[in-house]
Amino acid sequence: MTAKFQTNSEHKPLSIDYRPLEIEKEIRTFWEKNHTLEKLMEFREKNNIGVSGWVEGPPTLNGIPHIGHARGRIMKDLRFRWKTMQGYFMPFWAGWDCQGLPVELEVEKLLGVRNKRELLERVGEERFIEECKKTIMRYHREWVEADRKLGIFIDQKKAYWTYLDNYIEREWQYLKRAWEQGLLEEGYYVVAYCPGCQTSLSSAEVGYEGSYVEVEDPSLYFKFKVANSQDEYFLVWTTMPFTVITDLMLAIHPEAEYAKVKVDKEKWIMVRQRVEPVMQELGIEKYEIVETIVGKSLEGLKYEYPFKDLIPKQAELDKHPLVHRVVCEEFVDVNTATGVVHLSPGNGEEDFAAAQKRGVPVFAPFDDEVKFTDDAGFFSGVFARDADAMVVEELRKKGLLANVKTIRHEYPTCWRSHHKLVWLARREYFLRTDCINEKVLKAAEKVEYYFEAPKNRFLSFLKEGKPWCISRERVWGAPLPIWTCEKCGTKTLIASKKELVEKAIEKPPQDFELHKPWIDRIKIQCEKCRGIMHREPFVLDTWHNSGASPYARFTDEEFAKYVPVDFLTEGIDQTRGWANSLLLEHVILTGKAEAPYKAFLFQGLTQDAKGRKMSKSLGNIIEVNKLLEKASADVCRFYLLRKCSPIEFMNFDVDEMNRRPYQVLATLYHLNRFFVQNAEYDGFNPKSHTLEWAKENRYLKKPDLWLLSKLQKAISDYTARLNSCEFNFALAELEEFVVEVVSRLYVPMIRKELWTDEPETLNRRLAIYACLWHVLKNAVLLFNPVTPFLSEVLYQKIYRRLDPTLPESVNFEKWPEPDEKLRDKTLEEEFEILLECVSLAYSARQSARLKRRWPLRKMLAIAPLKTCKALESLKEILLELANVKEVEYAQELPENLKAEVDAGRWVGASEKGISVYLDAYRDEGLLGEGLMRDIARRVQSLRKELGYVPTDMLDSVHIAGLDEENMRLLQPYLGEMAELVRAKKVQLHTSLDEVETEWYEYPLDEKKIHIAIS
RNA sequence: GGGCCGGUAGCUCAGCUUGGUUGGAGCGUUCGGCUGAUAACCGAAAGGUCGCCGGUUCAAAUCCGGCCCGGCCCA
Repeated sequence: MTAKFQTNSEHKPLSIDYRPLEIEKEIRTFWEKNHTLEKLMEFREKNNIGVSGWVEGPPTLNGIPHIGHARGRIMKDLRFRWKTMQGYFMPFWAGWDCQGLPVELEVEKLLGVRNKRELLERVGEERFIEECKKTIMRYHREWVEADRKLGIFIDQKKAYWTYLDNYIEREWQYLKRAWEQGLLEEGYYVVAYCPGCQTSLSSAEVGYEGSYVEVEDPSLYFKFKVANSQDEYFLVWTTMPFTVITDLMLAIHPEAEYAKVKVDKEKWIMVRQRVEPVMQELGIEKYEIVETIVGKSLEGLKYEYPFKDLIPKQAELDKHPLVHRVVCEEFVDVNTATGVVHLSPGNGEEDFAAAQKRGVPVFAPFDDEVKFTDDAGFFSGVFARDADAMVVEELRKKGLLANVKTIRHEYPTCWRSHHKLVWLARREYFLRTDCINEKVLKAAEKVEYYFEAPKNRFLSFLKEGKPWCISRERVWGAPLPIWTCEKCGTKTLIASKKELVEKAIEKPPQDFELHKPWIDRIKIQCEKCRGIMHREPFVLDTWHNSGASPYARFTDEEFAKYVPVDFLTEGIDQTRGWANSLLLEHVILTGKAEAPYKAFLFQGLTQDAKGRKMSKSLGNIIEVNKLLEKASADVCRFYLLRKCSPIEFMNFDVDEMNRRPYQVLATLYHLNRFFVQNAEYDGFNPKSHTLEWAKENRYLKKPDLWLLSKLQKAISDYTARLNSCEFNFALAELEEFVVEVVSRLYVPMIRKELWTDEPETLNRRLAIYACLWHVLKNAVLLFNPVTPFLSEVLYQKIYRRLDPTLPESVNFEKWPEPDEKLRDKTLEEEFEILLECVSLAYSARQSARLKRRWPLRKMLAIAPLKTCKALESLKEILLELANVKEVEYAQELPENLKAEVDAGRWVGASEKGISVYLDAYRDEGLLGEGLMRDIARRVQSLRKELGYVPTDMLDSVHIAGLDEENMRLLQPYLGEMAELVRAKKVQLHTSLDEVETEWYEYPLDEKKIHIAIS
């Protein structure tokens, strides 16, 4: 048998132990050499039962793939292999996100520049872009290698790249549609801005670790006089006095109770519940609440803006009917400060939104260095934060200052230059997604999310319905294709390279591409006034870039076929990212209330073993490529999917991975080896010894029928769990089937039948192989989406070798479907009872220290009639597993036995209404047989140790060291023992000198025996 | 500060929707057993204030309210 293995083929035989790393290396080569993926794609494109649309959520090429990425990619690959086996064609093609701030920052670090200005001066746009391209290519190699190691069957050759001209052109089609619908417009937007780096920061950057630090700021209480009043004032608090310069409104909470507090001759208005603490803070002891009113009633009240004399522009704005008035806003926090909030739409996001909502203009007189412009009058030329002191002084002069101190508080700073950030409104371009919010929501509600929590999170985020600022003042990005006339201000949108070249005043050079700086050099002529039009210098938000993938990565024909795609999955962090941008852009493009995906699974993020976020500073990032140099991809895949629900945060622990998950896969491996070793020895032929053959000839027995029934259940439960994305439960089902049902229960039931060469029982053995072939092959198929390497190696080296007519890779196989004809629930219930009973027998043996391999005379099962009948129907297996000679049943313990039980003659155990008693008395026959099996076990162990394979026939087995009594007991069983240990004869010796051989010593029940083999 | 998610054995997780006999599984530990497919497996033991407090109820891990801790997102 072993010889047959070795001479068979170019491939190595299955090793005795499960060595996943070797298997995976071999299978990777096998797939590459045979072009398995290409053939599979081609095959399914032509032969399918439908398409399952899909588009890759492109990883940003600014970092090395870590275990969290692996988790997501494994879920995608699971989907692909599973759907492919079900007969669908899925365009599982790669894609890469290449542009945007993350890539720029990576390159800036590499080039050692500190900010944008330095970058442009020292490096220049052209060289910078070359470096960006080099960088993404460097990371790309890492990602492809990680995919290869993980066994991700994604088509790398059909990958899309978000920076290529053809992609950008198709992305522009979204903007064109928005432009046509009036959804794309210029406007102001409040961004976090770093005065040092002179660039806006993404919200992600603001949230970076360590960006919030404790800083000192003024804590200023001041007064705004109510217009046309004698002595009424609003009391306001701020930590950023400079924002008084851009103040346009006061906000109060509509439902809260406000108080007019008499302080000296003045009345101060503030929220009722804060009167005492604020007065205490201001050190005012003499005050009196003279009136209380609900917030709402203050709405529309005009207040006197104090700096009209210093800032002419503010005096002008003051004439606006809505400026310098009180508004109601839910966001006002009545638990801090005075419950009266001054609003500067030019310096705050909520302030800005409040202004937008009401059509109040925005006053943001800042230049790129965050110095006030001439519009700020008296404050012109002063850096914003330096104006704080001036504002305080001016307020003091006007008698409006109530109190000023300094406080220490947490405030966001730039993660690179550590400057305090400033929020300010800048000129940007928007997609007016707020105008299509209803459609967007309707579209989002139709999507399947599998789990409630991420669904609610996504929907509640979408409900905010904010306009989407898509412009960025950066370099490496898809350019905004809008040109503005320098003379008349007309804007035009150009949505293709061809059109652009046609309209260019000067034709661009050969190497022209749709990026800065080249595209900025193209000027076109204004159709209205013949003036020169310049491109708006912005690039697009990188989320717009990747959100365009459903249209941009396909051709028109493919787009029609695959979009909306069936299924997507990305990390929960994509709620505001890709999931959102895909949806918004698709609704804009199609004008329909339709998402570009029918289902979206949000994954939880992956943390380290201690539950900490993986970060560079902690140094706890687990890189896929490094991990898989020493760890198995199959084990890793199984672990990532098995450990917890896909939506949960997962703590990844390498040690944990190498324990249970390894064992489960090892069990599957060894079961298959066990099967093929025995089957080949008996000349099993899967073509003729089929399940049908076995059934027709009635060779199948109850354990086989039970196993087949359990398989049907496993197939349907597993598939149902995959359908609902409960991968962890799916694999728990599969694990239980392999480890419990097949390995622990079925194999022991049939092992004895296989442990013989007798020709008259050959057909029965072949029937068992037919059953195992069917069950294990199905298990291999079910495992394929999770452990593709293991499934492929078993498929090739067992199933395809025994049946060369099988398809060339396991991936071409059909997904198993449950066969109701093979399901027998009654039989499953009977086995439940049987197994419970056997387990009780083991428990009883334990208490009387009766080894399991010692046969006993009788078992007595006390249970309800129905249970007894079930046991009787499985009597043969019961006797075998319990290792007893006979069994009797009763509903109650017979009177005459009670005394014997008390005397210890019978030992018992009971649970779930079943009691099992075993006759503990062993006569000479039982003692002898037990002894024989004790010794046989040690002989088997020695055989293995000495390197004999199971089928080798030994000449002679020698046993020495037994006392006379034991030799007498053992004598009648020597023949049976010879058969059991595959020896021609077994000889007993009284002394070691009787035969010239190498003796091995074994302990046996406090004594020693000696065994030799020849 | 707001929203969402989580807190059950040493570890990893079920159970909670629909309250009900002593709250489960796997891993780990200890003792014993079994094993010619298996780095497996079986039996037993140790190990739990089911985050805390209160409420509803004959009865709460489960339903309700409040609080504490951790995580994420948003301010």
